[in-house]
Amino acid sequence: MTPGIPGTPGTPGNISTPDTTMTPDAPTSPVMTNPLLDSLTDAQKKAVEHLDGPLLVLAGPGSGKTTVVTRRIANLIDSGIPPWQILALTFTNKAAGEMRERINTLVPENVPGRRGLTVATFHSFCVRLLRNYASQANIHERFSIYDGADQREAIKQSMKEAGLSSSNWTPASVGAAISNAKNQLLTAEAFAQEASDFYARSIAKAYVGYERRLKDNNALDFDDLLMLTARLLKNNNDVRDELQQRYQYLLIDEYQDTNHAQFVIAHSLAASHSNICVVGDPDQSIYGWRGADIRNILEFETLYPDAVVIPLGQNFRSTAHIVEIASKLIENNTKRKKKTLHTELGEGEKAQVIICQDEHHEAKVIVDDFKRLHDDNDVPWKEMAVLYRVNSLSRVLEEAFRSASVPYVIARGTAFYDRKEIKDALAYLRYAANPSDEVSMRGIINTPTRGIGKTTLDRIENHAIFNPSRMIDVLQNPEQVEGVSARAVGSIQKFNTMVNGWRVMNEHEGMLLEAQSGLAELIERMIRESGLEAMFKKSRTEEDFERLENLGELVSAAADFVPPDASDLGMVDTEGNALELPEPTVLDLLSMFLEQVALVSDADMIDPANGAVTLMTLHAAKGLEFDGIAMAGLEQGLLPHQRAAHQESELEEERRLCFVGITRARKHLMLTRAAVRTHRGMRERTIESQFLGELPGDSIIYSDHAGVDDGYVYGGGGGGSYKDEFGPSSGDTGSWSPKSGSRSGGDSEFPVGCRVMHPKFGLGKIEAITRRPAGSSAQVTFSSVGTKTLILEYAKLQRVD
DNA sequence: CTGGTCATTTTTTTT
DNA sequence: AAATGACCAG
Repeated sequence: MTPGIPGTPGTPGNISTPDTTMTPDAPTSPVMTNPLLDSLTDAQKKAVEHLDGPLLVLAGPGSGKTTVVTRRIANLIDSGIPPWQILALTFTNKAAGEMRERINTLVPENVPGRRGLTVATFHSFCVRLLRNYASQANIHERFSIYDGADQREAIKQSMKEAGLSSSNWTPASVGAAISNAKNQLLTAEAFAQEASDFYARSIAKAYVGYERRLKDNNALDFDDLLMLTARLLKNNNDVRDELQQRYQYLLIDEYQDTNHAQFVIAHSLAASHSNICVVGDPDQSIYGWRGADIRNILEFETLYPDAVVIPLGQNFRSTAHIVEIASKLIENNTKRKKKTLHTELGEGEKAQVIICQDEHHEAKVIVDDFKRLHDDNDVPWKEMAVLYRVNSLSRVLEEAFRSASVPYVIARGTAFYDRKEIKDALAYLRYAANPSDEVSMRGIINTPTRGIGKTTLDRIENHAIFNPSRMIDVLQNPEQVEGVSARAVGSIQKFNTMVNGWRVMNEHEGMLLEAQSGLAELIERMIRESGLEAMFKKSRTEEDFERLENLGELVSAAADFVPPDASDLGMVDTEGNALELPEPTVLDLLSMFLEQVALVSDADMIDPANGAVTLMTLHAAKGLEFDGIAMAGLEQGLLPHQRAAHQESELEEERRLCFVGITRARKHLMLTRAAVRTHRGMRERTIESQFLGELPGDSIIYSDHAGVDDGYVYGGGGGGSYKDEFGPSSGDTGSWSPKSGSRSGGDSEFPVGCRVMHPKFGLGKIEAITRRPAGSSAQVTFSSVGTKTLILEYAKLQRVD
């Protein structure tokens, strides 16, 4: 199955209050009661009616935050504020899309200036500003945006250059340090000046080199987008004045997750008018690790002493037991403003806490419970989700859902773009769009292999160091480099000609071609000419076929790509009319396409329209709600995560994460843990999460299935010999297999004797199956390579009978 | 230069 | 268990 590509964001999300379809009366009719205030609590009304000045909305989970925020914007417009003076900033595209959507239902399209209303993510807003004010920000207009992997590459290179032995430093730790510095608006130079100890000096060297590299490559990383915008607003009075003038009313969503750079951006914009409304919940602050500063929200009132503060405590989402569990849990955090939550939705069910034997059992328990909810309680699949702390837990769950034929989707937005073939294709495109992008060039100059190997690249790099120049420029005249074979020179020239062909296509045909089809055409041509297509067509394995399909998906995504409307970008005149912009060329379109691709997040991928259970991390679940939630892996080291266990503040963030998970549930909540879990190939006994012990016993039903027989026998299979080093459930080897009467056929899809196809070894016959709790294996005789032992879970066997 | 084998490392969350 | 990286034979 091929995963979809994120379409344009903006799908309607879950709605937490009953009345969202209503629209305000026509502006002409004198209304005594404002329909925007219908069926709101007093606190909600107060927030919606607030016009000028700083406003802090402390919105607990399920408190109708989005309703309040969207109605407040509608109300601002109703009371005469031109929409183009309003700026709303969110964290994810999905949140922005949802907000836009809901404002659309409240404010008619024909309101003057309506289309100039800006609702954007922090990052996309920053990209826009940086392109518009490129010269003031001292950057090139058309920059590449580096994702984590590119960033890692660039950091690796600069570490090598700075002489940091990679045994003492990992690119990840250096990257984290650099990221922190950027969040604090510390440039490489400033960081180097402050660096006093050996550790900081070493980081500083890498930081300086990394920055130079980015500059040379005409690239920005995610942190740069925020840092450069913040610095621009801080240092350039003209730009700041202009933008303050333009955006008279600000709204910041999920304010508890803003970092220092975002803080500076928000308050620079608000400085002249203080019309800033921030919405958030300190108890849901879960991004401290990436620089989010919870003090931003805790100290808002200090910054704006005249701020109006409105707590929204009533929960319209969850039933009482769930709210009770969440409240009791979060009360264990000491560094916290006390806040009470209540609901009027009735008592509801208690939550189930289930101890399972191992992760496969856990997955089975969750799937069975969801089936029960679906079959007996009429809960649709899409109203259920499984949440976990780390992505690695998704595999086993995924398998369980698949084998039970329950439809599911994994919210992993980056998954598609993380595929090798897609990353390669994007690297080609980025290099075509940005000829300075060395990281992208390195990624694809020899993919597929075209005789430009490591030695050649090393020689070119050396040459670039010796006669100071950039590798990318040396590449233009490969013949000048000592020691590069004539053959390699020819390959390089061919490569250059190919890429230039695409760039010329951009420049000259851009205005002639229908740009829209031109983009897809360019990508198709690139896939063909680069040899990517031929590389996957050659072999006829299922894997390579899928890769080809994925490349096709990329082309369709480009064909479907709708560039953001100029007015949605806030490019409007003072009347709120969209500015007349020149028709975008293919190159412009390509840049916008790449930009959109760079800024998709996991959460953006969740499509409420599909009828499937959602599997996602706790982080990705923020802001969502479901009838039924299962949280897996409530174990020490996993839910308070290992790396957070040592510091109290980090432990509290883990607890907030757990709180976020619990409060996603409307009616049904299940928390599970496995007594034994396989981690990095090792089966280990687990310790119950301390958070389970903090839950109120009156609101949960606790059942321990770790040792008992509950419908599954643990044993049977032949010959498996993994050691059971654990207590009571001793001695058995074998697999989970349903006892008599259970569904889904019991035995394997690969009976002994059946014929199978393996992507690499070809046709074979199953000789024996060895069942194990973690990864059953099969002995298969192939005509090509003889008998092999394969792990069924990983070998992509297909039955061909 | 390529494609294989062997050893080492992985240890969170994400715009 | 799997991904990456180093090394080597062809």
